[in-house]
Amino acid sequence: MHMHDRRIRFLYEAWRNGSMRAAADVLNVAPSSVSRQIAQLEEETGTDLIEHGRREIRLTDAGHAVLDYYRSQQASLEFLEGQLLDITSARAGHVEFAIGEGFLGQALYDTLDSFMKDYPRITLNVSVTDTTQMMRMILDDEVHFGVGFHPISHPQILSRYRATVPLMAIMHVGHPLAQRQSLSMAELCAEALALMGPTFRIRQMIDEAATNNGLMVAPIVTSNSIGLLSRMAIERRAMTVLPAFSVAAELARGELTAVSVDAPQLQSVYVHLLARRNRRFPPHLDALSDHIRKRLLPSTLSSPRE
Amino acid sequence: MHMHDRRIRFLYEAWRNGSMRAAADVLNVAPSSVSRQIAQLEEETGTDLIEHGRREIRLTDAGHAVLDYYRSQQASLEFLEGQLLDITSARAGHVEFAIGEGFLGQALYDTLDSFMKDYPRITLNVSVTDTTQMMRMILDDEVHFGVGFHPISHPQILSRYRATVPLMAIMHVGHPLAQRQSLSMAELCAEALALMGPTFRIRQMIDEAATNNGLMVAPIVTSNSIGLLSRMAIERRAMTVLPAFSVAAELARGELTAVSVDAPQLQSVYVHLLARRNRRFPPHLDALSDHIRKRLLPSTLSSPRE
DNA sequence: AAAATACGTTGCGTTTTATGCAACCTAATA
DNA sequence: TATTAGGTTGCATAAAACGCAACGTATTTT
Repeated sequence: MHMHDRRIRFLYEAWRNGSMRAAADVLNVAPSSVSRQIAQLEEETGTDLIEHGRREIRLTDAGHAVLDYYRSQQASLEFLEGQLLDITSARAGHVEFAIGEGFLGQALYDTLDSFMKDYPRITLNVSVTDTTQMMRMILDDEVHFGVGFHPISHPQILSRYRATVPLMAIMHVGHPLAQRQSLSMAELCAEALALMGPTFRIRQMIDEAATNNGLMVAPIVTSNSIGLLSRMAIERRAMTVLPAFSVAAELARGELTAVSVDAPQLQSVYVHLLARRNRRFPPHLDALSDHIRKRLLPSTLSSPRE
Repeated sequence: MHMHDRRIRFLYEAWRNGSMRAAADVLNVAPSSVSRQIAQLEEETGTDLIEHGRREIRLTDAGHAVLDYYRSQQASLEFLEGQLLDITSARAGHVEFAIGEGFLGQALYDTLDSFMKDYPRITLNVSVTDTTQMMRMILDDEVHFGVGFHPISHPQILSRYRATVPLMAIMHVGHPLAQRQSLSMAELCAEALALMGPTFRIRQMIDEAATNNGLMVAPIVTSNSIGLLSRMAIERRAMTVLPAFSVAAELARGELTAVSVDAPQLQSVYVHLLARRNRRFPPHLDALSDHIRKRLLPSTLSSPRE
């Protein structure tokens, strides 16, 4: 069945105003138009909707049924209008994004918390993935964007933002080296280390920096959990190497200290916000990516690229 | 907001079939039409509904919201279609009718019972009224039709059916006159009588018959309740005068007997099914009036008139 | 990197649909 | 019976939708 909106509106106004002519006045059309639209509605439904051959309008039961339908439709429409308003004003929406290995931690939770407080009607789905999967998800549009260290090279993926996030030596505030301005790679490698496993991008960059200095990293603990690594540092069992924001809370509480490492590979680490080429960011995506830029990476300069 | 059905359908099919061209095939229109209708929908909503600059169709959150609306609308539409089907097949509907004084009784209850069993989805409202009110209700369209003895004369009211319902002398089966073929008016007036009050049409016709024979009716009991009158007869306290169907149950049980009275005024009493001129009876009204004709007045011949 | 492919989009003439005007028909009323 | 207030219909006109064809662009293939 078709049930053109306009036709039903004509019927509704005719009923509401008692006559087709009155409805025509309200609708700013000729009475003949009202008559014909209602007649057509009757043809479409195959039933009389008004009692014909009568002075004023009276609906049949079928007519009343159609108006009931009209009213329920109007209710849905109002609901839709509210939703669209929320969506266009970036108050409502849904975001799917992928985030790289190294980001799980209090800083991310805080960022998401604050975002969800500011935008309570935007739903989120966060996928924690490795680099390979993140590429696929971005390309297949399974996520709107991804956040990771890896400067993924693919013709269809481009970086919308990048931020410098140097990897720091994270240690207990009471550690002998805690007051130092910076550490050499040699000094770092001499310490007891708690690092991420070798499949993680952060670890790969550390290994690379060590190799370039003719050194080897031999961690005493390996984990994919940032919480466990920072725990090791807090308990003075080991030093770890992470972006500062990963342990921002512990740094702020004065439990840990971050000391920079003299190695270009660890200084020029970039975090990228990656998305498929040509994807246009609607307002709510912009809202979240802005939030990530400002909260997750607050101490770094970020800039759009290409 | 307008939200033309057809436009949303185009969006829906484009989403469902993955591309505008595929949707165009399904809808048997040119792809350009699909593109333009969606574009117009976007103008009407003031938002992008699909992600433009892309090979296949992908909906924005707003687009999904619109489709949610579409789906809820489709659900309502299916419901409406069911309702219309019920209504056109006279399975569903509503009937308001008025019924005259003399009809309250088991016969009416049985008739309505059986009708409501046959048409469980038709709702009824029965108004028991006097003649004056029935006229007004019919003229003001407060009821679809009325059933009464009175041949109401009004240019706007006409009788759709009439049935002969002679008034009978109703008495106990053990009454001395119970075996008679018929009674004269004189014999009737000589009996102890329980009759309706003088404002009722049935009573007026009895009075008229008596007067024409130079007689007077002097009932020992008067009531507006048929139940009370028949009770009087069952308890042998009096004889009453009613249409046979008013006490059909008691007659069937062999508690009462109906004997005809030799008086043309009581023989040619008609029951009329009255409605406003020019009112067209939709199927469910026909259903009920047929039912009344066949169940309430089963022993009489009824015929459409004028 | 270039060509091929598969989309969406836009311009323009055509067809369908809705509208306006005027005359006409009908029910209700004076 | 005449009058009034509404619905309906014929015909010309305006608006909307459509089809065709050309074009632009994202993605895949070579």
